[in-house]
Amino acid sequence: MGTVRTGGDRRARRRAETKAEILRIAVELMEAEGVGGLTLSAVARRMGIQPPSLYKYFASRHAVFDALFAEGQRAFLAALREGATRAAPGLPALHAGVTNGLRWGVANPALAQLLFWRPVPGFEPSAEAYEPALEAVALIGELVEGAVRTGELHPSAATDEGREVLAVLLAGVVTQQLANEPGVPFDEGRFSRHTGRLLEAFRRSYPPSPGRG
Amino acid sequence: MGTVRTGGDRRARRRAETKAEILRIAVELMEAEGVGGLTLSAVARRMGIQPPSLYKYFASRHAVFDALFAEGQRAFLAALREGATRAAPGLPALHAGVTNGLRWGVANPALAQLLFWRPVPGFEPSAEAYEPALEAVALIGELVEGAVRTGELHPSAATDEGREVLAVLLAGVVTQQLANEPGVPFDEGRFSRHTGRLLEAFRRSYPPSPGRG
DNA sequence: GGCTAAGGCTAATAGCTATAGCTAACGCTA
DNA sequence: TAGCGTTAGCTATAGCTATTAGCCTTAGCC
Repeated sequence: MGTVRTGGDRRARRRAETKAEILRIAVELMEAEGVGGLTLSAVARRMGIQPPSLYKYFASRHAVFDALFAEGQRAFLAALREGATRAAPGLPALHAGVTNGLRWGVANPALAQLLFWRPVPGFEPSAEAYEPALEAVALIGELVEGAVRTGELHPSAATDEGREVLAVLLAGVVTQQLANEPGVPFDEGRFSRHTGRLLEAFRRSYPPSPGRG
Repeated sequence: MGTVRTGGDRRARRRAETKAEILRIAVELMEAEGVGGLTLSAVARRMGIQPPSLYKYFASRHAVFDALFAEGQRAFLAALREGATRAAPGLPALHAGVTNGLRWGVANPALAQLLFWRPVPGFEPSAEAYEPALEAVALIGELVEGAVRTGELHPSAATDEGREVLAVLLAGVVTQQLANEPGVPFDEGRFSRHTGRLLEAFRRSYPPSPGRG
C-alpha cells in the first residue's frame, strides 16, 4: 500500500510541533478552567483553526489526555530523578527526590491532577502512558532502599508498607495544596511547606535501630 | 407577591422526596461514571421524566452539586463526631473520630471526591454548603486540643501547623485509596489500612514531653 | 369546590465530541 | 523542475449535553 515513507523530515517536524502546541494550549486551558473542563473546541479557537482539524493530530479528546498523562509522568519522574541525583545517596537523596517531585506537582497543577486524581470521567491512561508511573514507583522504592543501605532507615521501610505510607504522604501534600491553595508556590504553600516535617515523621517511623521509636 | 404559603404539608413533603431521589440517583451515577461525568439527562432517564423537569427542583447542574456537597459535608462531619464520641476523650477520641471520617470517605467515594478534590470544572461550593466544612475543621481542632489537654500530645499539635499536617495525612489516605483502589473497603484498602500507622506517626511528631522525639 | 401553583411536558438554542467527505497546497521523489 | 501523493485544513452533519421559554393539566390548599 503506497510508498514507504522514510524521509518526511520537514513534514514530520511540523506535525510534531503542532502536536506539541496542542498539548501546550491544553495545559494552559486546564489550569484556567479545570482539568475536566478542557474542550477541544477551546483549543481549536485558541489556535485559530476549526475543531475537526484537531482530529488530524489526536484521535479523540481522550487521546489528548493520554498524551498529557504520559508527558506528566515523564516530567514527574525526571523531577524525582533530578532531585535525587543532586543530593548524597541515602536519606538525603530520598528527601531531595521526593521534595523535587512535589515541587513539580505544585508547579504543574493541571498535569499533577491528571496523574494523582481521576478528574476526567471515562479516561483511563493507556499502558504506554502509565509505564513511567511504574518507573517512578520503582525509583522511589530504590531511594528508600538506598536509605536502608546507608543505615538511615529500618529495612521495613523498603516494603510495600513503607512505600504505601510514603505514597500517602506525597499524595496528601499535593492534594491539599492543589485543592485548597491552587496557584500558591511550593515554598509558600500552607500544606507543601510541611513536606520536610512529614518526611521527618516518615523517617522517625522507621528508625534504623529497632525498638527505640 | 401571591399568598404566603405557610402550610404546604403534603406538597412540600412530595417535593422534598423528589429532591432526595434526584440526589440519590446522582450519587449512584457519579459512582458509576465519575463525579464530573454526571449528566442531568441521565438522572432524568433513570427517573422516567424529561430533563427540563429537573429544573423545577434544582436551578442548574451546579445546584445539584452544591446540594451534594452540603450533604457530603454534613455526613462527613457526623462521621467524625460519631467516631469521636464513641471513644474516650483525648487521643482515643481523635483517633476514632478521624478514622471514622476516613471510613466514611472510602465508603462514599463520589461525595468524598466532591469534598476533597475539584472534580467538577467551574463548580465552587456556596457559603452555606461550605459551612459544615468549617465545622469539621473546628471539630478536628478541638479533638487535637483534647489530646493536648490530656497530656497525650504536645501543645504545638494544636496550632495551624499541627492541623495542617493532620489534614495532609487524611487527604493522603482518601486520595490514594480512591484514586488507586476504588471500590475496595476501608479495612482491606492498601492505603487506608495504614491509617493507624499514620496517626501514630502524627502522635510521635508531637510528643508531650518535648525534646525526646 | 374553586383557584392557584406545582410539576410535568414539548420546542428550541447553543455548545460539545466526533465522523465523513471535499480541496488546496506542501514538499518529497524522480 | 515537474508531477503527484499525502497532509492538513475546511464544511456539513449526527448525536450528545445544559438550559430557557412557554404550555397545560392536575393536585391539593383555603
